[in-house]
Amino acid sequence: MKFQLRQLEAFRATAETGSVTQAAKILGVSQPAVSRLLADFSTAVGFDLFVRKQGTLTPTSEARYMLAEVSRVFDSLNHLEDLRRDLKERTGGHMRIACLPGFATSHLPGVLAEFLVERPGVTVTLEPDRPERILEWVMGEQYDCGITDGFSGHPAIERVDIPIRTVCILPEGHALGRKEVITPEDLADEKIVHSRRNSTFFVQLESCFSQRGVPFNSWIEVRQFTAACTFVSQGHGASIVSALDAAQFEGKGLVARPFEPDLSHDLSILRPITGTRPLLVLDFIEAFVESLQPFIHQ
Amino acid sequence: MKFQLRQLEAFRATAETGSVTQAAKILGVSQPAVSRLLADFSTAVGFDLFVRKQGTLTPTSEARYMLAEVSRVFDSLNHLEDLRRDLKERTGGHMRIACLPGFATSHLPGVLAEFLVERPGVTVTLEPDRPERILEWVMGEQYDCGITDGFSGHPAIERVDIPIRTVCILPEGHALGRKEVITPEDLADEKIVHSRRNSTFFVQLESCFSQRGVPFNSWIEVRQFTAACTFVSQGHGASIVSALDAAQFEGKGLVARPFEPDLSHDLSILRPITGTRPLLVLDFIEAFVESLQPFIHQ
DNA sequence: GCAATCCATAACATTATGTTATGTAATGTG
DNA sequence: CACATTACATAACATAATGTTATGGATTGC
Repeated sequence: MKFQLRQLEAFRATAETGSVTQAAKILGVSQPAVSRLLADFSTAVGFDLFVRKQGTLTPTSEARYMLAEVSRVFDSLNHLEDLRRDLKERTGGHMRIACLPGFATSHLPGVLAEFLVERPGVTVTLEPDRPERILEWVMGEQYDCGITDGFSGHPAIERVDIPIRTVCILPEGHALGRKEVITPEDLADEKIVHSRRNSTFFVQLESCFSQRGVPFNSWIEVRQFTAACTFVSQGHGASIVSALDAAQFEGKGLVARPFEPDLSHDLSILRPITGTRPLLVLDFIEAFVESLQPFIHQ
Repeated sequence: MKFQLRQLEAFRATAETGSVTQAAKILGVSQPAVSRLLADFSTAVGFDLFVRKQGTLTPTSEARYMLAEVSRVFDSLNHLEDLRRDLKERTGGHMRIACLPGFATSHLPGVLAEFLVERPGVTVTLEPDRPERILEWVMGEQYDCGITDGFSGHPAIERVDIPIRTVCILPEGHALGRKEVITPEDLADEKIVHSRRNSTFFVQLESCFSQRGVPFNSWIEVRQFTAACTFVSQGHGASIVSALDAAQFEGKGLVARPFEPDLSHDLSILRPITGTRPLLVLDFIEAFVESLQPFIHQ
């Protein structure tokens, strides 16, 4: 048989109150409406649910068995409503984020924690990995979004690019620390810790030096700006890194100064073109982008 | 929000097939009917459930979360339908039967077993006790029905009386075993095992003897006919018991012969006047009465 | 004995869900 | 590349479920 929710509501209210009149009040309809719903329901189930005794209705024992099961139906509907509300208010669900390794231990956790505190029903998978893997996962929709850098584009990916300011970092107490702005000329005699040679950022940086006829003293190539920061904070070399990473090391063995010319390091937030647009994930991306405002390159 | 089952059905069918047209076929309605139900549902929940891609609908991630919970709703409705069917076909439910102690170990278990084999969803509480307790429990609706004897009536109880034939039982090989019918005169020199002196049946039995001027040689008073049967089957005395109990001992150390005058022993099936009339219990009572037909006193 | 209360039913109204018809967009095929 | 086919959305109308008020019968309370 095909149940009608309204009939189940009328049945439950009547069985629990022992009164059609009370049930009508609870359901916000007239008494004859409940009477009709009950009669229709009894016909549909194929047996009596109530007997009339001393003017009022008494549930049959069959009705009592049904009531327990009907209550479970409403329990499951209540769970559905809870989920609906969580989804509508974006306070529930799961999102999978792939990011560069440095992100999993620096700026991102703080942003995520703040985001999640306001959304008790939300859970997250945060997976650090190489840019190639991030791209692969996002394209295959194994992850809802990826946070990477140096992204050159892909037809299956939609992106949000965020140009992050870069700064020159020097060991604390370094003579150049007295200058307000560092130029390539200033670094002519310094050993440079820099990102991968084939990265977009590196090409731009080296170009600055060569355009000005200043030698670029390559010392150590690193994969992550955080590694460069670690070297410099231990008193070795100089580096041009994103202000985001530098901020994590502020007051920890290094100083940061604006670098001229003013380069930006492009972060990219990736989303698959295919697949859906989970509102929750869009909310998170917005929050993440907002958290980067202090580091935005003008 | 207030869910509509039909909308949930349309949603689930569409999410599972990926097609409004397929969902319409599954639900047995036209395609625009499903389209409308989905639109109404999406408006009601407050977020998009499907996106149109390459001409067909793709569930959003919110929809996928909802689908799991909607499936649970339908699971609970399926359980409700199973219960409804069991109750309608009286193949499910629970009944509580109070009976005289002898019944719990004799005729009744066989009848119950046969009744329950055909009704896998039915469970039973079978509680043996004294007639006074049986009456009390049934009146208080702690038990659905009681099987007792010598019941003199009560305003709060409705009853079905079943007169059971009685027979004279003698140890196997007894000289009187050669007779077709036993009379009080035949028992003038026999020790009699009999029921409680204050029971209706005993009064009737003793009256038979005294009316004929035959001495009644009282030997042992017992509470249950089964106890009397046990004594006689071990070669001691004679007794007049219900044919029901005697049948259990047939070929086990005793023989049974009709007793003249023809007395009956009244069993009573009790039901509370108040409370409901569980169809299952009424079915059982009918089956039980039917099982007693071979022992009915004409 | 009458008033109040509870429930069932009738007649009519409203809303949810159904239909057919039609339009738009995307895909497949010759 | 043009046309046929398929999928989905919307309009207009029809049907069924659920709502209303009015009313009657039965029971209870004063």
